[in-house]
Amino acid sequence: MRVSMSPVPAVPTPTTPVPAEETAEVRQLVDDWFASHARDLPWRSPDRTPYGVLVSEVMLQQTPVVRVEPAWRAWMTRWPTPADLATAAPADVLRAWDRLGYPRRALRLRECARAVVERHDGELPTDEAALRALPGIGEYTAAAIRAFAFGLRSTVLDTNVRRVIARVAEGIALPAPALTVAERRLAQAFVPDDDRSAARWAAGSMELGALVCTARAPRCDDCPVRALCAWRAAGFPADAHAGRRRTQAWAGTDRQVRGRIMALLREALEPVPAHAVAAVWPDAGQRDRCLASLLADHLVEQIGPAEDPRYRLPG
DNA sequence: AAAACGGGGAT
DNA sequence: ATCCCAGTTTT
Repeated sequence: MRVSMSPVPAVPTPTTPVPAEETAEVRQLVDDWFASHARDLPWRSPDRTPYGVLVSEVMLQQTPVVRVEPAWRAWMTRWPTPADLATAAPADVLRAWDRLGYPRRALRLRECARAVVERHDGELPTDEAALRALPGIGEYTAAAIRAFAFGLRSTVLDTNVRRVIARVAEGIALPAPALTVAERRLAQAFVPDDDRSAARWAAGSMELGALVCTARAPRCDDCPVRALCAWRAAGFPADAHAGRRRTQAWAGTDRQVRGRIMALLREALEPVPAHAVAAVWPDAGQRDRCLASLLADHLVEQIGPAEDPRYRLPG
C-alpha cells in the first residue's frame, strides 16, 4: 500500500494523512474476507452481552483464544452478570480463573464488576473515559468494548491490528516494541467515520492479524490485501528490532514461583501451612519474597498465629 | 520508558 | 530453547 510513510523513517514522520481511497480499499477487502472467515466465537454470538465481551477481553489480555473459550463459557454460566460477579468470593474467582495466567486480572475483573454495579447501576458504560476508569480496562480494552459490545466507533489497536498496519501500510515486519504517537495516528487513519463500519474494521483487522497476518509464519497466499501490502512489495524485509526484542525469561523467575504457590492454593481444600508452601520452591529467600508479593496483591491471605501461619486464597 | 506480571502450545 | 499470545498497572 502506498502511504505517506517510508519503511523506516529516519526522522519523525510528518503529519501527512493517508489517502482516504487507499484505506477504504483495504477496509473493503478486509470486510469481505471477514464476512466469510470470521471464527464463530461465543463472545461474538448475537445473544452476547456487553459484560460477556468484557469478560472475554480481560481473559484475552495475553491468553490465547483456544485457552480462553472454555474458561469463558464456565465463567458466564456461573456469573452471568456484573452483579453476580460483584458478590463472588475472590477465592472462587481465582479458582475459576484457573491457569489463564496473570491472576491479578481475575481480581481486577471482579473489582471492575463491583465498580460497574456501584457507578453504572450494573450496566457497562459506552463512554471511553468511563470505561477506562474501571479496574483492568486500559486503552485497548476500552476501545474493544466500544466496538465489539456496542458497535461504536473506536480505534482498536492490539498486537494483531498493529502488525497488520505495520505490514500493509508501513512495510515493516513488525511494529516497534512500544506504541508510538505516529503509529496511533496511522491506525486512526484506517478507522472510518461511522460506528458500524468502524466496528467492522476493528473486528476484521484483528481477525486478519490473528488468522493470516500472523507474527511467525504469515499466510500471505490467503491474504485479501496481499496486492496492496507494502511489506510484501518491499520484499519482506526483516524486523529491524529483531536483536532488541528480549524474550521474557520464565524458568526460575518470580513469576514461575508465584504461579506455583497459586496453583498449590487453588487446589488446596484447607488453609496450607508454611512447610507446604516451602515444598513448591527450594530457594527460601525467593519463595518468601514471592509469597509476600502475593499477599500484597491480595491474591493470597494469611491466617492463624504468626508462629504457625496458614495460607489460602482470599475469602 | 521500562519492568512486572503466568502459562501453555507452536516452531 | 525460543517465541508468541484480543494488555494493564506500577515504578
